[in-house]
Amino acid sequence: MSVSKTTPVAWQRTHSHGRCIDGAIDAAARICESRGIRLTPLRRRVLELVWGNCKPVGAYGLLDELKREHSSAAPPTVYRALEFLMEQGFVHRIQSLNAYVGCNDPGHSHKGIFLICNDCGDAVEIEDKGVANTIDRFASGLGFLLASQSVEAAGLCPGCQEA
Amino acid sequence: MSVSKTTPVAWQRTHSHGRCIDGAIDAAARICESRGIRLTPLRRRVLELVWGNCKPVGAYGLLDELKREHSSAAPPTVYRALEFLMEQGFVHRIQSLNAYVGCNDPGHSHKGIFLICNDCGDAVEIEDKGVANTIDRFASGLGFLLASQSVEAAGLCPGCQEA
DNA sequence: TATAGTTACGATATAATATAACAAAAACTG
DNA sequence: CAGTTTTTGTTATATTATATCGTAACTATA
Repeated sequence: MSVSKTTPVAWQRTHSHGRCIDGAIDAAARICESRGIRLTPLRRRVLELVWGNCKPVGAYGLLDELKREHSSAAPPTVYRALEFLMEQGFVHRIQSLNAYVGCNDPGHSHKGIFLICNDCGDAVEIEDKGVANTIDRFASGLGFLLASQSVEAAGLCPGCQEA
Repeated sequence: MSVSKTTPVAWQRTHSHGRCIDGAIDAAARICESRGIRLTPLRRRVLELVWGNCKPVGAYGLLDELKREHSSAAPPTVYRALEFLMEQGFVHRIQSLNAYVGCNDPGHSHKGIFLICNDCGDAVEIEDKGVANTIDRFASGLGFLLASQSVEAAGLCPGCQEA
């Protein structure tokens, strides 16, 4: 088991978030360059906004932020950017929240587990090969060709249990 | 690993579905009685409709069906029934599809895994304690109080791989 | 540096999913 | 039966996501 180090567990977070954002953007830029694809200003900005929120954020939340500086922004603007960012693995979608979070370890495929606090709304991504491998085995045992997987758990984070 | 027997793997399904529905309704009725809660005609009917579709079905799909026989049905009608059915564990929500399926093993809490075919849209629930236990361990290791979990994998079922 | 091909973005409309709020009816409880 | 709780009816609206089509920007190749 390993909780991601690049984005410490949110409810243990004591650092300022700025460096995380910068690092994530830089990493994305490098990956795009190596893949020959374009991290356009718009896509970069949406990625920054995703990271700027410390919690999973909805598409329309991002849209509101984006509109302040980019008056032409409309729903497709955000959804296209998110689609791109998810395809490239820079952003994950939290299915149970209809919300998006930055991936703290882009560049290599990893099947994360999300722990989502029902109270504060924060989500933490955990890396684990065990769960992913188990699912892989189930799938291949049934002749099912796996394309993606989503593992989400909800409950109360330590901080919110006290309150 | 065990694929549920009460609802055989969909892409291996050769039986008529009627008995599954009846069995699921009967089981739900018995559970409701034992819990002292009401499986009203409306709730029962929605549960039947969920089962009547062999695949995950959206709330508005259910609503269309329900309207045919129940002209006063509106979105809240269906959503309330689904909420009840999910609380009682008779129905699961497939987060990645915004759709609902009958639970083939209600009555005792079980953390299922869903394999979802991106082509035919069918979903199969698999029971597995391993994945659930792994997630439990992660959570308690972090002091996270787990309330629910959702494990969904998408890909191509055997039948749809050929086509 | 033209120019054809591709990719990305703008702009509008609408689809699909879900909930709020309050009134009316039905079912339970003493 | 009267009071209470639960369920359903009804209307309106919120939230999330896509379709479509036109325009602009970038890319590659000559």
